[in-house]
Amino acid sequence: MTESDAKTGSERRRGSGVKMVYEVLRDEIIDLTLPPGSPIDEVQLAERFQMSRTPIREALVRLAGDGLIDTLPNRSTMVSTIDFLNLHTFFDALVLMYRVTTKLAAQYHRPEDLVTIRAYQAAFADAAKAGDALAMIATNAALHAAIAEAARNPYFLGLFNRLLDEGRRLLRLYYQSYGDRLPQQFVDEHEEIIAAIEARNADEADRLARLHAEQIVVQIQSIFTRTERLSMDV
Amino acid sequence: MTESDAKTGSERRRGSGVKMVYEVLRDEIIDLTLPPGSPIDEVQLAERFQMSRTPIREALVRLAGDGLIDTLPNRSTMVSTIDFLNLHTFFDALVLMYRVTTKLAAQYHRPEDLVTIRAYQAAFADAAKAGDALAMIATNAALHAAIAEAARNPYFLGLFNRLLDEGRRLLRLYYQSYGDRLPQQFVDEHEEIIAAIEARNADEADRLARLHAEQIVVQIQSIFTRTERLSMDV
DNA sequence: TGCATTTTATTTGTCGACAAGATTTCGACA
DNA sequence: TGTCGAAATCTTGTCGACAAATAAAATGCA
Repeated sequence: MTESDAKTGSERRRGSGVKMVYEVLRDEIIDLTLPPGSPIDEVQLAERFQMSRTPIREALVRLAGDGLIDTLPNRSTMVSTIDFLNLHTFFDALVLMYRVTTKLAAQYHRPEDLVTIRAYQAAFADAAKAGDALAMIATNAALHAAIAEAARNPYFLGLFNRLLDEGRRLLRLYYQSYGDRLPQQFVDEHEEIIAAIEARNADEADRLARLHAEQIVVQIQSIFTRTERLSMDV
Repeated sequence: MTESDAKTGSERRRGSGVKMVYEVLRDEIIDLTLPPGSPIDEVQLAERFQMSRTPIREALVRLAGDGLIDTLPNRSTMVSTIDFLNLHTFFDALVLMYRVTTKLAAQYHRPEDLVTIRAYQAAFADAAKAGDALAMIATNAALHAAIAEAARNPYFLGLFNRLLDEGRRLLRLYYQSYGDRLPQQFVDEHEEIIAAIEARNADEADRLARLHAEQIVVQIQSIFTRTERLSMDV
């Protein structure tokens, strides 16, 4: 937060400003550098990125469209809070998107998709071996996003990416508790899923994705029940 | 297009400008007043709505987020085209959202939801009886959006509303062919679905929604095969 | 001291203008 | 007459400034 993002000296290309601001803020929201509820000040961001408020505002409008920030008209704007009371709706959507993207990937994937997928799976396995929970969260999301890309359905992909972003925020909140015996199980489940996709076995891919997703949901829920006495005032 | 939307004389409230522009353009895109591929000119819109380009641009950014317009950086922006080559991805998503929102509505609806749902069903029945295809398209979307509201899942609701909007554009393209014997069948199917929701029979609601959705998809596809020799250059 | 009201200050929404990028028009030359 | 390149035009992206709406502070009054 204290360091400057200003591109001192070098001229930016026209139109790259909003994209950069959007991506930087998006990353900071997802990795909780900007925790839920953080106030978003336009002039402060304008100073930080060394540009006028106009491109800043455009980036904020896009982030609001993604549901990552909430805007109170004429009042303040802040990073979206996490609605713990309705987490089940999130889990419902997440499980279904896990299933449908995996199933469709089994049907529509192309050979080159598997290269990308396997690369993320390897990265996930490394993170699991190293016990790096933050890397596991990021690579797990990237892996499933890659599978969703192979499913070739832009509608499901859009919703799924949004859910994966929200899931990353959720897991970061409690990543301390995320290093049990389960990582190796997740690696194995990923292997099975990828094998089913490669074999173009849609039903098996669906079945495995469902088990995997429900496994993850249970894991997240157990984290919450274990830590529910801690700070829920987010 | 020729008439003016300018609120001559009356002062607009601060912040209402973007909302109004967004909603007006959204409606015009959905009902094909602005057909796919139409160029969007910011200064022209600024003149039409009697405001500066800034709020116009904000509305356009939001519309782009909804996928209703496409923006070529530093170049033109236009109403999104309809991708006929990948319609199956749209149908896949539409059927699944029909199913899941109906099923969840059976589980989570409240008594007041049924009032709204039945009101739209009555409007749909009237439109079907009158043979008003345009009204049928609009009220059918409103009915299913109301069911999705009762499902109380914001993630599914967001995707579903987007799909319903796209479906309305699709049907308007060919609404001339939409007045066969099927309307009464749709009315009956709606009745069955609503009954299943009221009975909180989730499995039956899912089954009926699936049949209903696939019925509609087949109907749309048959329209396309009948008219495929006509203008596909949209 | 406590509450209501006015005043100040902060932040957002809007505006008009300018500049960069891209398209089109025009003209030179083969 | 056709093609390439330069000038003009048009559209978008960005800027600094102003105004409205809200929040905070200060003042008056009981």
